[in-house]
Amino acid sequence: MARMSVVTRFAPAPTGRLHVGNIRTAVHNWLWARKHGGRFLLRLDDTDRERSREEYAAGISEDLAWLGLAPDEEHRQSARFGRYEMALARLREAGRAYPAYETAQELELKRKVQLGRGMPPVYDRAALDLTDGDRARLEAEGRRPHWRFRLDHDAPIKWNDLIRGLQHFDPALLSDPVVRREDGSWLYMLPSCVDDIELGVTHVVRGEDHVTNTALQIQMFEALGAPPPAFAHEALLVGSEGKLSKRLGSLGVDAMREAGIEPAALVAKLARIGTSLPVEPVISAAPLIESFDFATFGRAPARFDLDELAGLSAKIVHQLPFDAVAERLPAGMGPADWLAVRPNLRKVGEAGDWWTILHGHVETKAAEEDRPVVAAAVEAARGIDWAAEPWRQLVAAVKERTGASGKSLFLPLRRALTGRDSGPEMAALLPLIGRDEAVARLEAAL
RNA sequence: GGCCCCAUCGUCUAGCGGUCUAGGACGUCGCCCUUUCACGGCGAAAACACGGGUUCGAUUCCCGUUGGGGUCACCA
Repeated sequence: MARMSVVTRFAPAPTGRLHVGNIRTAVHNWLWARKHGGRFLLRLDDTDRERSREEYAAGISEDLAWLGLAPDEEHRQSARFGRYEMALARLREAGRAYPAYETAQELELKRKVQLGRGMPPVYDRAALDLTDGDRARLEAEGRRPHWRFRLDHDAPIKWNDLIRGLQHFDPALLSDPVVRREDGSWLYMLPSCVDDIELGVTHVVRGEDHVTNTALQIQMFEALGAPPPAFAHEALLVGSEGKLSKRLGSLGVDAMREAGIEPAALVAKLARIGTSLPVEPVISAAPLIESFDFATFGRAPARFDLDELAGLSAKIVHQLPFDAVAERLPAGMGPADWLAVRPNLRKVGEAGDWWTILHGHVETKAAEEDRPVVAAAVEAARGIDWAAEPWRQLVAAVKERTGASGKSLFLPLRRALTGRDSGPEMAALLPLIGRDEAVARLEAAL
């Protein structure tokens, strides 16, 4: 029998743009599916009509595409309400769902009292004691019920988490989750289970903020007559200051894209951060897919540092071939220009500056003390064979005429020729600037 | 407060009783290359939270303390 193929899913709520935490689980789900030749699903958890917005749904797809994490299928919970309705009906028949009439305020008060007494704020199941008469009376008063899933307090919950190992939960310490609001809208818990079952999800990879949800959902899967999928809960990311930062939460992909971060850098970083594998500046996802392994995941929160990401991104830029960046370069910039300039870039966008330095017009004024060197360069430039390592010849000639060397030799020439104090190797730049323009720039600097 | 995780260089981590004078990666520093800067190459410095046990022997096992993270919603 063929091995059951892997199906993973990324299930964001379209209530905002993707951010680092989100993307990390998306990357891991994607890597796991790719590694096993399975499918990676995008499921929009848009049961919350108030907050879900179409523009965010579009933004999420856009962000995933930019990162190269194309989903194999897309689903929306808003299109599946009928399925949830059926599942709830089955749960009711099985005695695993019951109506409750407390208001949000009443529940809030109960929790406060419990907390005040040092008790865990678990729902007291008062609604379970309601008689038919009670319910009829409440309904007559105009109250509508919300629905809770009834946990089986006698069935200890356990699963073998791919990252956290054996997990045990006592259902008596958990509240029966509300699955449907009194207005008929759905909460996350049940739809997620139904979808995972019906879409054939085999591995649920998500943050550890979901561990107790998993405990609840495992009973839900069983109540629905389906074997639960495998679970992997990864430790969350924290900001570089150590605390879980709000800033991290708002670090959106769109912002990073605008900041010039390479998508490959983000994927490489997020694939490996918090694992025992080194974060490497890889251009292709292939090595990330091949090495992906839940066993390498640490269980402590890892720090995400934007500066580190920027450094990784720079290293990736240094490796990017011309074809990979051509459409982001100024029109007319060719492979030779890119290769000459690439090692000095932190972002692809900076190539534009060098493009104008290479082929535009540069005019500088040499400092008084630099003039002899520049003057010597003007003379020397005329006698140079520009077809053969002109920079080496130029430097040698100027050195011979002026006696200058090292920095006092190089800096004046770099300034006169490029208008900058630093940049790519002059030996690579000079041939691209060309003889006539180089001479013009040197003369202009005098 | 209850429950669940976690605690090794600045950061991410390896380590699953002696092999640890604790390994790797990022960063940092130094050197080399380039007759400048950057890029690249090489090398160095840098850590077992604390207190009790268990043991012939603890980074490794147990307990506690401290610290960090998560969760306990009619959010997802």
